[in-house]
Amino acid sequence: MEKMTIGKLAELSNVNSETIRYYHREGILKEPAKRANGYRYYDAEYVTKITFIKKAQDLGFSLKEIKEMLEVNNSKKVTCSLVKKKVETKIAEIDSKINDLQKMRDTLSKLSCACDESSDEMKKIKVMDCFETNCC
Amino acid sequence: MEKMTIGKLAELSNVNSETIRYYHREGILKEPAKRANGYRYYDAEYVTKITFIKKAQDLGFSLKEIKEMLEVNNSKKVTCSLVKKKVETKIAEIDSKINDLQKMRDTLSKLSCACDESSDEMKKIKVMDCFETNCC
DNA sequence: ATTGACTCTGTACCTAGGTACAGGGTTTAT
DNA sequence: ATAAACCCTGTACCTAGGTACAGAGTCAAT
Repeated sequence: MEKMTIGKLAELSNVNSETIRYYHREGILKEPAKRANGYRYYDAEYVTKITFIKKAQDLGFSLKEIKEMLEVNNSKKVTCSLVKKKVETKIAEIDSKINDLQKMRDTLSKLSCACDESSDEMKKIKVMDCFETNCC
Repeated sequence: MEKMTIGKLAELSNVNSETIRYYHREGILKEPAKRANGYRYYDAEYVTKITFIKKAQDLGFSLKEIKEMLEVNNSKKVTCSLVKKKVETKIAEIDSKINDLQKMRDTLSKLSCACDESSDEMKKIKVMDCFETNCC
């Protein structure tokens, strides 16, 4: 299995090398084994991990939350029922986010359509109203 | 129409009054008309706006992006075709986020199921793999 | 065997998004 | 009419998440 240095990993993951070192310091990414020269050498799995971190951040999760998600797989001492509980909680959060994104999407989509009709129609659709319960 | 002071607005919106003043400074929320005493008085629409800001932040949008989304409704000088273009771009971003959240959800869901079977099954499902193309 | 491009650790610095006063005025309840 | 609980502006401070050196070692190509 081919191993790479931090610079290569950074390039493949589209992040700064300093960011990777920062993740090590914060315990978000575990340090890979170092060779005699003191250099870190990474396998391809690290690209997957960093990609996950970056995507999760873009979805509004904090590094603390991301760390916890990654730990679901790592820690040996966690019981199955605990994993299940954490995972179910996270799924509920994700569903809520999907729901909110869907509402934003619907509102923007309506705005785009109203745009074809008249500026009067457009005025009726306000982006900020997308989370209104708006019950009749 | 009943107007409220900043403290009441903060309470109803679940944010700090200082946060609201910060949004004014940053131009994310426009200043309401002030009365003779110098106090800001807000109508209920501001609760909707702040709710939008907070939800959008939780979905991974920056204040800069949120400001732009809110401006789609506000600026008079923006043409319909420009609105359409901006809105369509935003919809594409939202779709991408929904897609990614769905992938995370699926992976977590599989992990939860594997949990019922065996710890061998569990080892196969890694949270971080959720964005892998994983083509057969 | 030397130059350029890497790597290391450690520390300092930066931006975004707030949060917390200080020093002063206003409002409301007693 | 006075205290508690607000509001104002302005400025300082804080946390999260990086980013950028400095000073020193390493590696790869010439």
